[in-house]
Amino acid sequence: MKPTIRDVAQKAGVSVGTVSRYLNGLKLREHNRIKVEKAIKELNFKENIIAKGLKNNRSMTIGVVIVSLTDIFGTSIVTALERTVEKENYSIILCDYENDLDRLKYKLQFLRDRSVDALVLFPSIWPNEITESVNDYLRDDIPVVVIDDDFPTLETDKILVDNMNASFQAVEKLIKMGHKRIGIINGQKNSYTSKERYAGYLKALQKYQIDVDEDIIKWGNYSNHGGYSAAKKMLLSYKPPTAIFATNYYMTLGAIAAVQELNISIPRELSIIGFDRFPLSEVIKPTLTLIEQPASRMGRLAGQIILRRLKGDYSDFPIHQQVPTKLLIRDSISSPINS
Amino acid sequence: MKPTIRDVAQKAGVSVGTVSRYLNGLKLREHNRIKVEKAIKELNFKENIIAKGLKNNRSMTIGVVIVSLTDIFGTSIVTALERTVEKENYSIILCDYENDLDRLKYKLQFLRDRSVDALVLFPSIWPNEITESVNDYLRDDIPVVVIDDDFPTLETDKILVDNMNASFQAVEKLIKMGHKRIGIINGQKNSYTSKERYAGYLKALQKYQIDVDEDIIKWGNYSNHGGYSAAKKMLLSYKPPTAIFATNYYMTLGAIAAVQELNISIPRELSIIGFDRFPLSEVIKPTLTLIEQPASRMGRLAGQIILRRLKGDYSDFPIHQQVPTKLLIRDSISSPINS
DNA sequence: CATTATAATTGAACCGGTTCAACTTAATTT
DNA sequence: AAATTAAGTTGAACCGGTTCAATTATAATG
Repeated sequence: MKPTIRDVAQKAGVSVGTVSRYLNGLKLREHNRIKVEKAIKELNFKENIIAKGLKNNRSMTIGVVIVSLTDIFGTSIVTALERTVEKENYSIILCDYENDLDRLKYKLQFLRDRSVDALVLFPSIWPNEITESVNDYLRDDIPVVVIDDDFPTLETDKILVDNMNASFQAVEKLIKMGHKRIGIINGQKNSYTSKERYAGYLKALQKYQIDVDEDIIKWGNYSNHGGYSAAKKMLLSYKPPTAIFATNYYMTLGAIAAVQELNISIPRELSIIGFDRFPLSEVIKPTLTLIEQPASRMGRLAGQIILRRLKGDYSDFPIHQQVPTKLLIRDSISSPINS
Repeated sequence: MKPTIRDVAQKAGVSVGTVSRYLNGLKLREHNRIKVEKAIKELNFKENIIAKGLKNNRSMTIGVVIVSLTDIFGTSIVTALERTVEKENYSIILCDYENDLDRLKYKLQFLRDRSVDALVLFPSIWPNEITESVNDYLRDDIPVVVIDDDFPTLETDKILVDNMNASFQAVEKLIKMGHKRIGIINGQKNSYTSKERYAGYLKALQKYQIDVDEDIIKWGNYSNHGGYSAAKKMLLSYKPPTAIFATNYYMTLGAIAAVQELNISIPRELSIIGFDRFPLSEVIKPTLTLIEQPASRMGRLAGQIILRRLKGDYSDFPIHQQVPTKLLIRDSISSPINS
């Protein structure tokens, strides 16, 4: 049905090899080039990516494993990533695993079975077993880029957010506004980003010689509900914080829900700083102060690294690129009442 | 490097044909089956989906064309769709086009070049030229499922939301609460969903014999900014509405932004009903009354239809399945002051 | 102009599966 | 037990590209 390279060759009166050369951008003799181009146009020939992939063992797809499609940080990165790799004709197979490790394992296998040419991972806390699956990719020389996680046992390219500084800046800002009792809602205790963000918090307190109080340090599991209950516990304690710093998107939403429910006024009674810029953050009142991660830039970087690796360029391997964040100061913070 | 079907055949002492039969679930003689299974396990053989696809002209991928990855309605559908088709080993290539028609056209071509086995579309207003591209798929017997749009010129399966009723219910609810001056923020004037939602609005007004006032009927282009400026115009007019109905996610956000900015109190001074359930809708205060579209169900349905078509079952073609919406009544509506 | 160097072309073999006509083996009938 | 029927097996050819050793055309050199 569809014309093949052989049809083109016949129509143009050249060999399949010549047509193949043309398609791959190699030089043809002028008169052959013209004939081939004419034949391609006349037959409306389109090359078959699958057939192509069979021989040179390329699927022209990149597997992306993301936690959830509803996480704005992740999807923003994926959008930019896609824009970058589509230029070289790669497409993205997007998988979310919703923190279900069985599903994650299944998906890693699934992508491998489909011979993706590269892998981009948004990890959370992954057990050894999973790390081992990822290692299988590396053993087959399939480039892997890890987004914002450490994975010391895997030698991959990484794009890291400067979490420590991000956190430090947010907390320092609150301190400079006069807050002395600043609560933090962290993710899982053993996740890389969580530890970094927590470290930044501690660093800021230390610098300004503020005591650390375990009562206002909560671990919210990076989930909506975790943020909600952490905030609620803090705010209902006998000595509530005057400011809260929530360290990801979901927990920020959860914390706001708790605050709303308790009818606490922001920023008069409580200052709040969140994580990740999301559309509504500018719409709700008061507008939220938050840390913006450079998602588009990260996606673009990831794409560029992958394209380079896929061309065989490992000259700068492994890249551990750190990107800065930005503290967007808006209306949800102010000096505490008693200061 | 990787073992092929030939390696398995050799190790098992049977022909490639026999191994192929095994892999495709056909019957083998007991002793052969055992030998083949053993060889597969010992060699850790995995079949090559690409090679398979070359012969039977299948890529095992489904192209999904969505407006934006940040639209919660779309991504929820895609999530459910993916869960459904992954069971039969299909994966999804997700493309967003951000209302850029050139990009959309490019993406439709891109997916075709990759020989996707099926196509799922989230249309908006598409010119003929694009419809023509979609028609190319149909001509090649590639199943196409259209989500929530009409496309009368294309004979495809469709999953439609009962937009008219959704809208009718929302407006009726407001009327029953005593509102007589209800503004609506519609999408593009010529989009299918927009027209349906508008029709539901008119129907409700008509039923309760409320005059239609063009001043509080706005066309907000389904965009954040459109919703914002539409709301602002209405609310600043000399005779503002007592209730506003925004007919999609983005415009709902925009409208809220406008309301917040004008310091109008919800629901005391203004009742508001939005579209699409999103995480923050329960968090912001007051909680938003809105119309929830059954995204997961729609995704599942789309997946099921596609799987059926891919198996060659066209017995119920074309399906035009209509799904109901749900009006989630929460705190953003109340009776108007003057009633 | 013959010779050499260079560039482009050719086409069979290959990538890893599927398919199917021809064949072998097992099961059933007579 | 032979004949018939049914079930499984075989392996070459094929899917639509790429590759490369051999070949031919062109350009450069003496």
